[in-house]
Amino acid sequence: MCNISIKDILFSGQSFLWNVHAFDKDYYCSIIDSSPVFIKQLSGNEIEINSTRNEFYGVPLQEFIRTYFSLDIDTCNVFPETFLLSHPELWKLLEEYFPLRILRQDPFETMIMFMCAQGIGMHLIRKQVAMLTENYGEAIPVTFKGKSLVLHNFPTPQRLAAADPFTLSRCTNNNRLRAANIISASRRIVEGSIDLDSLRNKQMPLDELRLTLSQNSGIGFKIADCIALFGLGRFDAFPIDTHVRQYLGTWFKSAAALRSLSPATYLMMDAEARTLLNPEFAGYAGHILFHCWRKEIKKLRSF
DNA sequence: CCCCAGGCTTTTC
DNA sequence: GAAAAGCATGGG
Repeated sequence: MCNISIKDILFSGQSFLWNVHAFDKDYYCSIIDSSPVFIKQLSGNEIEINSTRNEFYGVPLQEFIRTYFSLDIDTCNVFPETFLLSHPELWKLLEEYFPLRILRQDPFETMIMFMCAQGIGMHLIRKQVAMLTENYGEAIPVTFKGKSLVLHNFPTPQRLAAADPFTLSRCTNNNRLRAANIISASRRIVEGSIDLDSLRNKQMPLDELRLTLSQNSGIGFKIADCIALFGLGRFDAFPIDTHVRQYLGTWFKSAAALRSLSPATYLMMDAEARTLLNPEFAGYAGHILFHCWRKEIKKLRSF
């Protein structure tokens, strides 16, 4: 399936819902569609999928996995051929990261996860998401490899919508505004004033999708693009955070990346990226660049 | 002590 | 309009 470790895919900062299995460190585990899924890296390029179910969301397991790991995408098309000619040295550094996969995750879970990701390190984001699931998610008893433990579903919109802001803020790094924003967005999901399924319509222009999502308090351009890329399968969405801004400046000599960050400069960098990358897969390529930048240049090993 | 972390909102010029 | 401050905590 991949020349890259499954850990790089699950822990590259696109999901905060996968964890090392509490009783067997060889397995990664997450609750998907209310059931546990276990994944183990085998020798070579093989992975072992362990689940008691043969369907998820009404889709046969193999087909679901194929979609979830975006195995339908030919990663050879992610970077344009001109990229090799214009950036040969960078291409060498990137090559081993080409097999990285973008996960097609649940849009609501993605929205809440990335609303937790504002100006703090990934370990704190992971901590917030874990606390949200433990405190507001449904308990799910799991038995695996002879061991039993209680995991938690991701909280439903209804549950988060009904939460008390101060209580919830314990799960959002004690940030009350973030807690209030998460509750507010969850309420809008319940009411139907945000319809994430309708935003899956690929006909909707990216600008319109980004503006729609960023209407919600607590969601700016960057988080809107993360929701689009990781939760709505919009591989053209290109989230620009502090790391992306850094590599745009360093690797691509972006002038906009050197200016102070604002909505205007965000859109300038977005436009620049689309001239460097295949616009259809700008975000897909962007995540490969992001992960490579963090590991190879910033030397970040633990997420 | 400082600055930086997958930013956004609010305030101030 | 753009720029700065405030939010919150952990790690280097």
